[in-house]
Order: sequence, then C-alpha cells, then structure tokens
Amino acid sequence: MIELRTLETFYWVAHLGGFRRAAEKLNTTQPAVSARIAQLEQAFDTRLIDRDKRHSALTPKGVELFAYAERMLALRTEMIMAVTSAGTLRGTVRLGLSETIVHTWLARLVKRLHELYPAITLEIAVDVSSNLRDALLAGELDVALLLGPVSAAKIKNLALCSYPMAWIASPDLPIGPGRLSLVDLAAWPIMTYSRVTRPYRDVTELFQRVEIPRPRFFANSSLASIVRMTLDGIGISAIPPAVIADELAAGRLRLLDCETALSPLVFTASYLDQPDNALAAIVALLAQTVASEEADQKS
Amino acid sequence: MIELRTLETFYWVAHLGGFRRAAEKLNTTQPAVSARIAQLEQAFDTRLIDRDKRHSALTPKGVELFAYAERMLALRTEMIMAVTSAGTLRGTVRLGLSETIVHTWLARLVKRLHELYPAITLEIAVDVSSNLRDALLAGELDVALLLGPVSAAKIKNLALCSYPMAWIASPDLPIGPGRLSLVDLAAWPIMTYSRVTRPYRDVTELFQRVEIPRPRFFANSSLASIVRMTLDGIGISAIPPAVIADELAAGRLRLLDCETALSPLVFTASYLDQPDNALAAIVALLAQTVASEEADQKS
DNA sequence: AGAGGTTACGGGCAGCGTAAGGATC
DNA sequence: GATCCTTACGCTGCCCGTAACCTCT
Repeated sequence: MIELRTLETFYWVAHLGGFRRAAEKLNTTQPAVSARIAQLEQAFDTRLIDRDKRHSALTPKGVELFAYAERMLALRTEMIMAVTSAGTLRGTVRLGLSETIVHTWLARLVKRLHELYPAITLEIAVDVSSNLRDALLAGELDVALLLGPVSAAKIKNLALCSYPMAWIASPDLPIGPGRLSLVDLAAWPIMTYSRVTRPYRDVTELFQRVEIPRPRFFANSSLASIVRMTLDGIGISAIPPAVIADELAAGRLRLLDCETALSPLVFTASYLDQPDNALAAIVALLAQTVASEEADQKS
Repeated sequence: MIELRTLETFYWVAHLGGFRRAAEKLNTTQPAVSARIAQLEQAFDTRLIDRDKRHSALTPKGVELFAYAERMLALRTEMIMAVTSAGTLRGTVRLGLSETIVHTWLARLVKRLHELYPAITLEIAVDVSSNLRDALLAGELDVALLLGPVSAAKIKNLALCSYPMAWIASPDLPIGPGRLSLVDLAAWPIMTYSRVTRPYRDVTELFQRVEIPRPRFFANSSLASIVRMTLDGIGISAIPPAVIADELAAGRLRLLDCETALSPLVFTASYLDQPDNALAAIVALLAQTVASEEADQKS
C-alpha cells in the first residue's frame, strides 16, 4: 500500500538528489529512506531512481511520479490548513527579519500569531536583508521579512509595506530651519543602516554624485543605536520615520526638510514555496495582513 | 501523521454512512476503523463525524475533509495508473455481462485483458441486464456489460456496441421465402430472451399491437439454448445475428425477411465511478476498445 | 579513504483482532 | 434486545535505528 510518508520520502530524495540528504530533511536514517524507496519501487514494479551517479537522478517513471508526489503533498498541505482548527496547528517557524520591522509592527505580528496559532513557536533572527536572503536560500530560515523581493526559483514573495526614508535629527541640532541641501546635511555625520544594505548604498551614492565634501558616514547595524545617537545629537540619520513614530510625536526628534529625497524601503515576506512549508505560508500571510493594517491605520 | 489509509477509511465511513460498513468494505474490523477515525480527529483536533444518529453524519469540518479525501484518493488512483507498469497491476474484477456478449467478443476481451494485465483476475457472472444492474448498484459487481445505460448517481456508462435484432430460423423450417408478416411468424413459437429483458418486452408488445393470434413465446434465459432450439427447428428466434455468425455462415440458420423490424440492442460498460475503482475503469475501457474493434471488423 | 547506498538484525510500538462494555432506539 | 460504536487488552508484524558491508571516485 502506498502511503503519504513514502511519497514524501520519494519527493525529498528526488528534490535533494540523494538518500542521505532526504534522511536528514526527514529526521530519520538513511536505511529507512532506502527501505521506503525500495517499497515504492516494488509497489510500482518500476525503477524510480538511478543510483549510479554521485547525484541520484530520476528515471522517466520517476519523473512522472515526482509530479504526482508534488501534487499529493501540496493537496495534503492545503487539506491540513483547511481542516485543522487554527488553534492547534503546531510547529516551529524560524523567522528572520530586518530590524526596521522590529521597530514597527513585529510586536503586533507576534501577538496576532499567538492569538491565532498558540501552538506555533517562533525563532526570531534579526539581521540585514542580504544575510537573511542567504539564510533563507540555505534553508536556515523558514520565512524572512526583508528588503525584497528575493529572486530565486521556488521563493515566493509577498509584498508587505513601503516605508519612505527621511532625514532625521534632534531638535537640538543647530541646522535649519528651512529647506536644506545635501551640502547642509554633509556638515554632520550621516547615520544609516550598515554597509551591506541597500539604504546605505543609496545614501552614499547620493553624496558621491554631487560636488561636495564627502560627509562622515556612521554605518550601523543596530537601528536602535542609530536612533539613540540621533537623539544624542551626534548627527543626522537616514531612516524611515515609521520606526521613530514615538520620538517624532513627542518632539524628541524632527524630520528635516531636505530638497533631496531618498527612495523608500520596500519590504516583502519571502519563503520557500514547498509542499511542506504550510507554517511559513501562514506566517508570511499573517505578516502581510498585519503590515497592511499598519498602513491603513497610518493613513 | 496523516496517511492515505486513514483518509481512505474516513472516505468510506462518510460514503457508506457507518463504521461497520466501512470496515467490511476495507476488509478489516470495526474497531480498527474506529481507531483510524479517532486518529484523524486527533490529528485535526476536530470532530469529523456525528455518531449520535443511526446513520453517522459528517460535521461541517468533516464535509470539508471529505472533499479533500476524495481528491486525494482520485489522485492516488490516477498516479497508480500512470506510473505502474501495466503488467503488474493486480487485483480481482467482478465482471457481470449479458450472455449476448459471451457469444460475441467476451473471449477477445478476456484474452486482451490477460495480455495487458496478466495479474488481474476476473470473476465473471452471466445474467440478464436487470439483474446485472441491481448487482452493480448493490456493489456485488465492479463492472457490468449490459443493455444500458444504467441511470444512477455515480455510475459511469461507456457505449460499447449496438446489435440489430433479427428473426432467425432453421433452413428446414417450412416458412418463406419472400417477405414475411408478423402473422406468418406467429404460426411458430417465438423464442427470445427471458421475460425480464427489454428484447422480450419489445417482441411481445409487437404481437400485442396487431390483430393477430398471439403466438407462443418461449422466453429463455439461456441464449445458447435458444440457438439450440432454433437449430432444431422448434420455432423462430428473435436474437441479434451477431451471436450466430458461425451458424449463418455455415447455412445452419438463416435470417428471415420480415416486414417488421426490431429495435437494436445497445450495450454499455457500466461501473461505479469511485476513487478506488481503477481496475473497473480499466476493464470498461478495454471492453470499449474490443467492442469497437469488433464493429470495425464487421464493416 | 570517504561518500553514498544496501544488507543484516534486534527491538519498539503502532495498529490489528478478539472480546467485553456502553449508548441509543 | 438490537444495532452501532467505544474501550480494553494481548499480540503480531512493520518499520525503525545501529552497524557492518559493498561500490564507486
């Protein structure tokens, strides 16, 4: 009798190109995988996998079966999501995200997730988008909320939110009022995200184009410390106002009126679109919901 | 973990409306079915079946799951038929058919089936179409080749062949030559299929309409004995010439030229269109192929 | 020698069947 | 009491994991 477990094993052997790798993925031993594939080949009375080479390849029948296995597993996922009462869907999701999200609506996402799916455990990793992207592709993360989209096969990207960037300073900083030029800004240290990020590249390019003294850049991987330093009057920061809503409302920070605007930060929820990745899809969809609620609320 | 066997069990409990009946269908015990349903309900953390009433009914979640189970099992069937090498598809098919088929192309069907699927076992039951219809609906047959179509939910009918009926007699019978009327025929016993068949009703109605002495009818459930008696000059038979091709060719029987024609016998292959019924579908399709080859050959 | 798959073998546990126990009509 | 499902319980057999073996590069 053919069972879903057997098909799932075949799927991963085919997808990962090896018994050993499939065994790892399925948290079992390699002989167990061997046995399941053997059982499947016996059931169909057909050889499904060529083991000759270093990288096991599918036979024609194997290719055909692979398509069915994929449909079967996708259907199972859909079924589980449709029938399971949300409250008891369990598992662990490794969620990676940019610090910007932490300072905007992460708390809301976590709260909503625990309300809807109390049995889902989150492992949260905060990092810059480029590292998140690598971790996602390496299978070390299930979902990433980052400056997207991630362009790779099998990666699904959901649009989350777009945050305008702005020049921010302490009210105590002796600059302005009135419309400022880049030259005015360049008198101060410019603080923004770390060197490997797109906002950093945007900001530095901006100052390279024009004929002005190059300002000092304080690239900082910690958004919190950028805010802290801005509050302390160290310089001007280029960050989205969304992350410092409180400080702006309380007058502890102010938006500078500058003639040069920055391109906004566009975030996506990205995850591997694979048949066993239902939890990732749930978290990504919920992130999208929360992000759009956030956007509605602001407007 | 949800397995196909569990879903199949759920499918049959839902479909047959009871644990006991599902157990029978699946060749297992009723507690085993209980356990599988319990496991499923635990996996989804939802009640799927209301057992209160005499006829177990599905909960809303159960209805939802049923749709998925159906798709899942259909997909499994499709997969098995696509991937399995034909020669090793095994199982038993209970085939019911009219005796007319026995005398035309049954042998060819059986031969072809054993060539293509040597591991499929046939259980053949010959009966009149009305009984075949009942047996099919009662689940006692997997496929029936009969005077169709069978109009019932979930029954799939494939057109097979159409046999004209004719009046047949021994060359020794002192009747004709020349065009005959029903009155001419009525001088002899009229032999045809048994009382519960459509051809019998057709023939008797024919003689009731006209103002002629009602002939003696020899209704006979055995086509072979109708032929035997016709050969022996007992009377005139109303049967398809197709079943006595040999006797006609050898001149041991002859077609009578009668002004009144009979409506032809239209056969269908009928089977229950259910997700586990792949073998039935195979046999029905093969019967269709063989029947159409037969028709091509004659023309 | 190391990576990858198969074979051999003992042990655990899921799931089966028998049999007894409610519940509902 | 008849029907239908659940619970209890011992047992079987499947499948797993450890370990040794084989076969390539």
